[in-house]
Amino acid sequence: MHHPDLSDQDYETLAAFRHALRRFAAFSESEAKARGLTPQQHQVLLAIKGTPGRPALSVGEIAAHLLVRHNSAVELIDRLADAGLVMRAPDPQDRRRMLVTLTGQAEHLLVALSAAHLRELRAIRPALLSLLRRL
Amino acid sequence: MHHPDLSDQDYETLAAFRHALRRFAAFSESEAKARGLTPQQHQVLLAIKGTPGRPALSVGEIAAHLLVRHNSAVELIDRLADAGLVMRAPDPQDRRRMLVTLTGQAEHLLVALSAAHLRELRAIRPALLSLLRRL
DNA sequence: CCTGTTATATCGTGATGCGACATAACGAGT
DNA sequence: ACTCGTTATGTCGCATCACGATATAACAGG
Repeated sequence: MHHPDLSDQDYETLAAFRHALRRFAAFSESEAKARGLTPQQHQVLLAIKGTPGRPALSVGEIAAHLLVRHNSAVELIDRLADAGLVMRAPDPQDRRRMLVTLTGQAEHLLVALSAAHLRELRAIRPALLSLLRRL
Repeated sequence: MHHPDLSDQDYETLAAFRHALRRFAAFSESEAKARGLTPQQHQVLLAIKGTPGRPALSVGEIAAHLLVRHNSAVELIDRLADAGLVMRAPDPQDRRRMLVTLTGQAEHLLVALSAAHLRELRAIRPALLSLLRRL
């Protein structure tokens, strides 16, 4: 299997792109932890809030959105429920499924978190666009 | 502390952006593991290769690039050295520092890995650009 | 030489996602 | 209505990985 030419520039761009992603992930983790959330717990809340026209997601849908196994999603949701950030209710249409909804407290957290993330993303957008252009 | 208005669109875009990043991370992890590397080991190799005009990086520089503590970098490098992918040599200018260089085997791995990553990034670039535009 | 600082290395620990397994509910076919 | 295969959620023990704490060695300035 032969691979096309890769210039030093290509490696440099790839490395810089990954570094930028890591910096964003570190920013996000710091913001989440400052509010008592693990990064993945934050992503659960965002996944629910960010699904348009749906007030709730099932455990499996959350797992699919986070790209984790369902049992990992269960544990995340357990801890969020303990913290009073989500509520579980059986889906009346399919009693196997548990629908997870945000509490008011979670909505509040998400306003602050999402505003901070939007600000950060707008700040780094030029750099990301420049890197993407270079690929 | 008051936060500016956030529309449902904002949350949707943020969630979609994070989902896209996770999908890329999953792709990258899959490619790395298929070649016997952990995702972080791949990032060590890429950091060295992607630093222009430098054939080697010190342990501390690698840690800074990966945003991990130096002791974590040491462990990553230990395993890469055991696998024959990097070599350590003390910096003659400063014998506290260990300079980490890639072996030919690592260079080979990186060609294939980086080509795959470039392909994937070019494939998802339109989606990423669209999401960034929406922020 | 001291002495404070920096760079790397070692070791034990805590968190997190996973595999394996279990239970319950659905639905198609008979 | 009953079986049977499938799907959804939940439980448990384990492996991995990054970290904090600590140790050692080498530098730099006085």
